[in-house]
Amino acid sequence: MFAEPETAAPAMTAVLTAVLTEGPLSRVGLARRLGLSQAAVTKAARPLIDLGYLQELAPTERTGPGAGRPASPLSIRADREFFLGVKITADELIGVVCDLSAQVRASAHRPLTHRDVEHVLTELTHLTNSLLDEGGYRARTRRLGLAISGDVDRGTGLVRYSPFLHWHDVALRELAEAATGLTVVVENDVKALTTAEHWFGEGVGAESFALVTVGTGIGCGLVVNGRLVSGSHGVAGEIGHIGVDVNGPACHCGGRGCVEAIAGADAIVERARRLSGHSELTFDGAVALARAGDQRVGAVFTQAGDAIGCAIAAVANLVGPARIVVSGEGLAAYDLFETPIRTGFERQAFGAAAACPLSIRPLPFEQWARGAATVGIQAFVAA
Amino acid sequence: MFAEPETAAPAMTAVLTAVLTEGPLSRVGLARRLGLSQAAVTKAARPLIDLGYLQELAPTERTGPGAGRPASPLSIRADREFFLGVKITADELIGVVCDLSAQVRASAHRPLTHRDVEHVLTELTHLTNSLLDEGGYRARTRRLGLAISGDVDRGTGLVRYSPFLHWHDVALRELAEAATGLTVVVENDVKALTTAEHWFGEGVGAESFALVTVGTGIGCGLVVNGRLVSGSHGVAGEIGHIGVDVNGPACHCGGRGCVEAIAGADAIVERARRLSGHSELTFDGAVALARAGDQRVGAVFTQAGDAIGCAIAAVANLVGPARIVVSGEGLAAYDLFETPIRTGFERQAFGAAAACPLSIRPLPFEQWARGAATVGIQAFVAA
DNA sequence: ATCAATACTTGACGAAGGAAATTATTGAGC
DNA sequence: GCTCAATAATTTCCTTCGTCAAGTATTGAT
Repeated sequence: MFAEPETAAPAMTAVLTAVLTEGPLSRVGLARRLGLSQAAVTKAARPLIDLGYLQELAPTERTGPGAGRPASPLSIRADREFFLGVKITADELIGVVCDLSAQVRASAHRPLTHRDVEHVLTELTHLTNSLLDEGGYRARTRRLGLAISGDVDRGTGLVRYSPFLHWHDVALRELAEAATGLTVVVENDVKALTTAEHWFGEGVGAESFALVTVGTGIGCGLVVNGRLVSGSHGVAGEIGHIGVDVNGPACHCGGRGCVEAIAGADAIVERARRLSGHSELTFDGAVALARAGDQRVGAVFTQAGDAIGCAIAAVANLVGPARIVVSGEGLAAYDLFETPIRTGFERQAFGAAAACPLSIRPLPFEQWARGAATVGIQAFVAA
Repeated sequence: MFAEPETAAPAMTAVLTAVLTEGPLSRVGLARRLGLSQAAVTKAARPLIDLGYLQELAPTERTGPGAGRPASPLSIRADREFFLGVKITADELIGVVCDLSAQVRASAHRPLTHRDVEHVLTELTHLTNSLLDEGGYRARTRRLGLAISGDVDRGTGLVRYSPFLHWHDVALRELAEAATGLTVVVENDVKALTTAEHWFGEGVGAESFALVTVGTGIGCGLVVNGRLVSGSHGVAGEIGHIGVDVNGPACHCGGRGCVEAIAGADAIVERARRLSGHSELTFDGAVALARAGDQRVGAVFTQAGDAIGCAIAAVANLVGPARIVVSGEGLAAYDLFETPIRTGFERQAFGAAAACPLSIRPLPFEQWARGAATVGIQAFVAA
């Protein structure tokens, strides 16, 4: 975790993680939360303070009978280290600088003209250099997190397959480390975003948590028993190919009535074109028509939202997450989606699962890059 | 864990669990598998041998260049302790005696004439007494596991709600301990069966694993990252209410096209009656008709199996288990189900998830009781 | 017999965290 | 201001647990 190449005591990692994700906490509060003795927390906290990761806040005021010594909450020193996060899409790199508490300090992006690995690495290096130099972050930057869609092995930093970039078995971590000189972590983009929400967003404190992204495709990240779900065959969170209509349209995956074949951006555009008669219609055009009150195109969005809600209910029924966040670039039109998503969810969520809170909100694209940085923070803290 | 009320060293639990579930292993093999030093295994194994839980097998023969000292594999002494397991259904108690390695040593059952708690406890006491006394197991029996369908809090032994028995908030553990004099563990029946398959069946060694039961209802137990999934709201594994057909039949849960509304025993009987014209048809009668070649009734089973396969694919897509076992009393007719389940699964399983091995086989009813005993074994070993 | 290879054991050591006493700091009551 | 109860943080001592490194055990090959 720390400057010196020592192994951090488990309690130190636990204390740092708890303060990082759950905000300022007194030593006694930490002890309760972590199931440790007060002594253990005191011992773990001192080196963290000495190293500049934690600081003591002003003692809190107490009330009640007898009062007692006020607590000195420990809080993170967010500017102790910085982390870069870059989301790699098919046509753009989006990069951010985050502090230890995952606050975005700077951001930038660069268009991609090709999809070959060399070009991406060149642009990546330009992006990271400009981010590091402009804010003077270079000396205190500890990790570069890369988020990319597709099948990624976080442990080895290997991109097994990335459909949008047409990459197969690219050793992205090694290549990016050589190109940028930074220590790199690579993760699937949805998992990275899920991690960010779990540590710093709405999933904080939840033992289990799900994030659903709606966009070109439909994805899902899962945290169960406090741990990210990865899947034995490298497959997990493929909510987009859950079948919600046995008589529905065929999907490119070979399935029938997949959520993505009903609610994916391409599927929506195609159906909107067919129903409206505008053969040139774009996604945004379909949104505009629906907002303008076009019944047939509106129904396309309603059905799409319902299908998504159904699939989210399947997640809730199966793993029972404490809460679910629905987001993604597709939610730019979330005014059209929100109600049908909730309708579909509430219809298919069984029993207590229907009580699972659903947050439906678009996340700015920058958040994906922040997710990448968060993976770097995790890797650093857990190291 | 052991006779004396001491806390067992973590390594002792790990070693005992590994030998229990993965069969005879040498100390060196255990050290590799558990990530411990050889010394730690030696130290953990000795008291386990002294206490009679483990025994050394005859040294294995070695081959290859240089040979070396032969390993002395450690194996479980299965008859060191015994465990009772009882599955509680609406009209019957099924009980078994298992040894430490979950082999069934004896079994018995008793019909239930009422569903009230007192009657069940009386019959349970008779059942456990006869099982314990007939085989002379009483002195060496450590736990009684109870498996019951519905919402159960394993930690407190509270049955929050059991639909078949119409129980609400029954403190079953306390009551059963008072009635039988045994230490009791209570678990949901599907979770108990899942646990049994995870420790002693096809799920051994799998980091993630799913079990699907087909019967009156359709249930699912999940193991992810080596741990049973419980769900934040007490809901998990409710595969039966995943919607696979937005235009399908209404389900009693309020959903539409739920798996259970298509493939539950009641739904199948009802549709078979309607399509065949036999208004008195039973489930077994429908099976007979389908086997005899009745196209319409056969189609009911085909559609039911397809829906189940679809839902299983949803599980595979979402959590990516290493393998899936499909079982349950409904699979008495598994010759009618197997092919459509596989068809539905293969169509909707995405990418590598389609490679997830599916074991479709009926499990004898006794296995549910064995599952209950397995929960007792786990509780004992982990204590 | 000697050697390399592998399995297992032993004893010294150190890391990590707990228990309980101690110190620190507050408000309330006098 | 002083004392007391209450709560927070620290300190000291101790136990537990597992590693390290060295040594013992047992085999086949030469």
